[in-house]
Amino acid sequence: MSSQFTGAMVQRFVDLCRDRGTPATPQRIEIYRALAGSEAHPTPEMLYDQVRLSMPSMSLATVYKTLDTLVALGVASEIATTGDAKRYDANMEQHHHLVCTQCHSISDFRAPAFERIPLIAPEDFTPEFVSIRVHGLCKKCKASPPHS
Amino acid sequence: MSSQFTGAMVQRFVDLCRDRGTPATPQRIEIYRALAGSEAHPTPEMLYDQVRLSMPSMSLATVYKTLDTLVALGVASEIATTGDAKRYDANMEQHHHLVCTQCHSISDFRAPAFERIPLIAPEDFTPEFVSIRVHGLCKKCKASPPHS
DNA sequence: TTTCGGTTGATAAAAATTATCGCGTTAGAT
DNA sequence: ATCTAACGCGATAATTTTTATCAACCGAAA
Ligand SMILES: [Mn+2]
Ligand SMILES: [Mn+2]
Ligand SMILES: [Zn+2]
Ligand SMILES: [Zn+2]
Repeated sequence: MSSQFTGAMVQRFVDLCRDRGTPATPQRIEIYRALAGSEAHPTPEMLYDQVRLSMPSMSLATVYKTLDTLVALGVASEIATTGDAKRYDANMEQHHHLVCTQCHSISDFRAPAFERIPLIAPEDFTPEFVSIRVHGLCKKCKASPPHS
Repeated sequence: MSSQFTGAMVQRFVDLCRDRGTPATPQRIEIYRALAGSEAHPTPEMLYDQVRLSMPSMSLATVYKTLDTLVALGVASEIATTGDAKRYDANMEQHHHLVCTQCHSISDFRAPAFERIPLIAPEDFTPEFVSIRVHGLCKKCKASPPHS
């Protein structure tokens, strides 16, 4: 999400809140702005640190509660990871992820070859959507291998 | 992993331990057997409960430590989830997963269409492997929708 | 048999997440 | 304008999950 779009995303978020009757509080707006403005698929703690810069009274519990709200509203999703903290994504477009096996960074990835993955499943499973993740070494970790 | 193969997997595990100089202790064998014999991609807690049936002295800490060992040996892997506990898999063959959006069950899935997914990535990312997960409703949850 | 390094089980500690609750704000009713 | 009820917020406690610590134990090797 390049920052030039973040403002528009926030505006759409505020509009959606009005439509749904969910109060668009300053806290919710700032948390959503931080999430929408990040490409790191941040953890609650990371969002907490970011939001406190402009809103020092922010509580970590509010970050957790708001992230639940954002997911329920359909403007964010939780990402499956093997890490020790939850990670969120405000990019609701169909896309996939690059996951670094070394530093566990996650970045968006879209490729035509992945656009038309068939939505298949066994008889007794009702598929809804597919997510693909490409595991490997990110640019940074390729450049600086683990200090032996 | 149908149970008839579990014995063979355990045997290969013991052999591998000998090759690597890693003691194949009774605890490790029982934990590996429980994991290899499960199709549920169990959590440490689930494995702990299972192993205690035959080895009541088992400690939960040993389960955690052993799972780390199994992953390091390359005979198990941790699965990325959005859940609140780690989940493990002893199936090291290339395969993918069906993830129930309702009960969060995970089951193995192989399909020819997924066998030849290209290992692609942007220029600056070195891809190693791809994992695909199909999200949807499992058989059980399809049959019994959430009690309204 | 003695030694020694690694493993186990018990437990404490840490980290992450969720629950609780009083307060403040606000929308709506009077 | 005032009152009231509902809801969100921040503080904090509690819970859950995972990791660290450490003494006792075990088995291989001397
Ligand atoms: Mn993303
Ligand atoms: Mn599997
Ligand atoms: Zn990396
Ligand atoms: Zn299900």
